[in-house]
Amino acid sequence: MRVDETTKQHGEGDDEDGPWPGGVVAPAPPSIDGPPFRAVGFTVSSVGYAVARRFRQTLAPLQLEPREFALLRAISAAEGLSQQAAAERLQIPPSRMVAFVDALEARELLERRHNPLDRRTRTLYLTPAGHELLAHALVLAAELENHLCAQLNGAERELLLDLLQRVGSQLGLEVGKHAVHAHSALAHE
Amino acid sequence: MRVDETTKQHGEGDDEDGPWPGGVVAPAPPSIDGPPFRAVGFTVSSVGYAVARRFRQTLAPLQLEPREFALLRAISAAEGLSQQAAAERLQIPPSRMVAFVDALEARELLERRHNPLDRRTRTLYLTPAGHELLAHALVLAAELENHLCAQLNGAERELLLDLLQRVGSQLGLEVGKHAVHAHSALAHE
DNA sequence: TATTGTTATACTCTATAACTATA
DNA sequence: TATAGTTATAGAGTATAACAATA
Repeated sequence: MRVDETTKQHGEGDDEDGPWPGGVVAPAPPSIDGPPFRAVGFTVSSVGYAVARRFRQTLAPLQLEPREFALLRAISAAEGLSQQAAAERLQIPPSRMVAFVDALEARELLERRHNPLDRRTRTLYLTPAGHELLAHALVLAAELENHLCAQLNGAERELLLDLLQRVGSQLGLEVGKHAVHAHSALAHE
Repeated sequence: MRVDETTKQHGEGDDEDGPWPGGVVAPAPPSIDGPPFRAVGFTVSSVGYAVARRFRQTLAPLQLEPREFALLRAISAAEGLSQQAAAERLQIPPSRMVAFVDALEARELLERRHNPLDRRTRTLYLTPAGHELLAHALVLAAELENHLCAQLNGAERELLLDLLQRVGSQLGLEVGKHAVHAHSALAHE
């Protein structure tokens, strides 16, 4: 073995609430109890991580992972898109996408169809059950959003979004615009 | 004996900026281009993830990972604490902590000492090089913080922290207070 | 020859639990 | 017997690259 360090992790999975969310790895924070504590970077990162974790828990009853949710949503928004097109949108390697689609297809939430124009590609469509589950997941997501904003009034909510976007723009993010990346969102994990 | 280190490559390369930070997996986002887009949960999660990723890149030149940074910082704040005490603070399993300490000790950034009062425990101390590297890392972290807040004035910065803490409190977080968790912070990943 | 989807292989990280040396 | 640290084993997840079918 090597030792090395360890590095990354990510994880996922598991979670529920374990300290180290499944694989969600988590690198490390800038401080333990010193100055960086009231830092914007540290705070945004911490809260964002907690939100992602909670979102995963929220979806757990549906047996759905955040990335699966993102995939169903992407297909719903553009039915008939190819597997690799979806992979590109969600920033998931094509080889990984196979397993994701396999799992959801086995549960009959979506189906692969052959594209008559190009028999190499497989187009993706949600099944009725898939639409239903997605709708349910969207309700849960909306409820979570309400819960998160319980201590904010409308103006404060908009202000928070504005401030966050300014921070995000410093990193090249264009949140609130579109473009999503399966892992950037409530992903973390 | 413990590991050989010899491997050190991982560090580098990994992430830098690859879509999937090292191993940072990333679950998934709540939406692809629909409603959840201007959602607080989605935005906080996305920005937090980006910040964590950037923090990792910021530390890369020092060959330091976020969690290693957190460990050095924890030791600095409480020199002489035991390995397992540090593990508990950072929410890292004791068995994993071994590799972390091994790596940093091999680089002579910290050292293990025996506790004369209880020879089972190993107390941790930073070496001069460790203090130096940590100081350097703190400078980089401060620079990142400034960069992130470049579009905010003092009042806006405080306001953002306040709003984020309100969201965090909905999840049981007590950011800005203390208590850190190696992975929650600029960790994510 | 290039591309889509798939499979195969190797590697990393993690957790669990055994093991040692102390107490 | 219990605890701090260590090591060993096994498993989950990913990336890389090789592969088949189609273009």
